Amino acid sequence: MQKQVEIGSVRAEFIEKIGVSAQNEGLPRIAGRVLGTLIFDGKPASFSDLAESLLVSRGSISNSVRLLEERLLIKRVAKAGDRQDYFQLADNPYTSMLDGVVNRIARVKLEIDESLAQIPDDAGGPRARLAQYAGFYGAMVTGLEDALNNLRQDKS
Amino acid sequence: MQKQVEIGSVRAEFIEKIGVSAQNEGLPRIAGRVLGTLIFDGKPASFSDLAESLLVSRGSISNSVRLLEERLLIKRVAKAGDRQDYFQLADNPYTSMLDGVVNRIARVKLEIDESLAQIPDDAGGPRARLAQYAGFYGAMVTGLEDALNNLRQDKS
DNA sequence: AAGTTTGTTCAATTAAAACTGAACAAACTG
DNA sequence: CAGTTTGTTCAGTTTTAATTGAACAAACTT
Repeated sequence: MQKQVEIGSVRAEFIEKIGVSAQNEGLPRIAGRVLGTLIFDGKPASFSDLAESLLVSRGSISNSVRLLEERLLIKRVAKAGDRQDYFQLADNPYTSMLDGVVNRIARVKLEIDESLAQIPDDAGGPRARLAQYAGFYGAMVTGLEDALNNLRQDKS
Repeated sequence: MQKQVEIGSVRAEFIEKIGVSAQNEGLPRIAGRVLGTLIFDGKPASFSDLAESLLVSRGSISNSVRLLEERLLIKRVAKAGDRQDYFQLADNPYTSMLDGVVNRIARVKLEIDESLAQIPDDAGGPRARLAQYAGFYGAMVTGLEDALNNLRQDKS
């Protein structure tokens, strides 16, 4: 009562899903599709494989892999006898991913803290409200840092 | 050695910051600025106050407050003797905000789980990798749910 | 060295999202 | 009731982001 589905279509759907969800993380859709491909296939994919299988320009692949490398989600590897670049998931991609999420939120918190620090002493109302707002971001950071520690233990 | 800053400029900067950070949360910038205004000022603002002080059209305000109301971040209140709508922060805005974040992530996890369930039995590699990826989303959800519970205790 | 292949860059294009403002309906006012 | 104010809607515009593809440099191949 499952299983009449062939793997190719599951793969295609998965890749598209990751493409969409990447947009939530501030990555272009194509970068998400590259990541989805590498997760699903689990083996190095060449630069032109990616361009062809995703039906996008080489420029887009170049841009996407740059973004994914910067975030330490994928790494570039060499393949003997082929001078193309190959790409595969980085070593602890999910740790890096979560790290990125935490940093993004922490940065917002810092900005709020900055505003907070600039509020004149006599403006108690705004100060209290911004402090509460900053506290909210702090709670998110703490929760995600806990998740990050858990993740680090099983080396994801 | 702080404090040579006047409150108006701190306010303006804060509002713009929230406007920018709103884009991370899938809200349009103007909605973020509305939220920032309500957080900073801490008192009900009228519909046209918002349009004028943010220098945007009434259509934009209408759209923004709708989005913010849907997410339970702000509420519409009446003011005696004025037939305009007024808006102020909802009761536990940060709890709602975090709830929204958790749900968004949980929804992605569900999509991955769906793909996972459709993978044929013989495809052990993809299954394991998708499971790990789903686990990563699960860890985020758990971490944020903890944060949510903490937040609920001090009623933010 | 001449010719390929490869990946990057960036100007131009396309696509997506945000925003405006005029038209409208509903609720009010005198 | 005629006129006003108020908030919503949505078609059109503007703005922003993503994507393409041609030009290029670097590394390889014969």
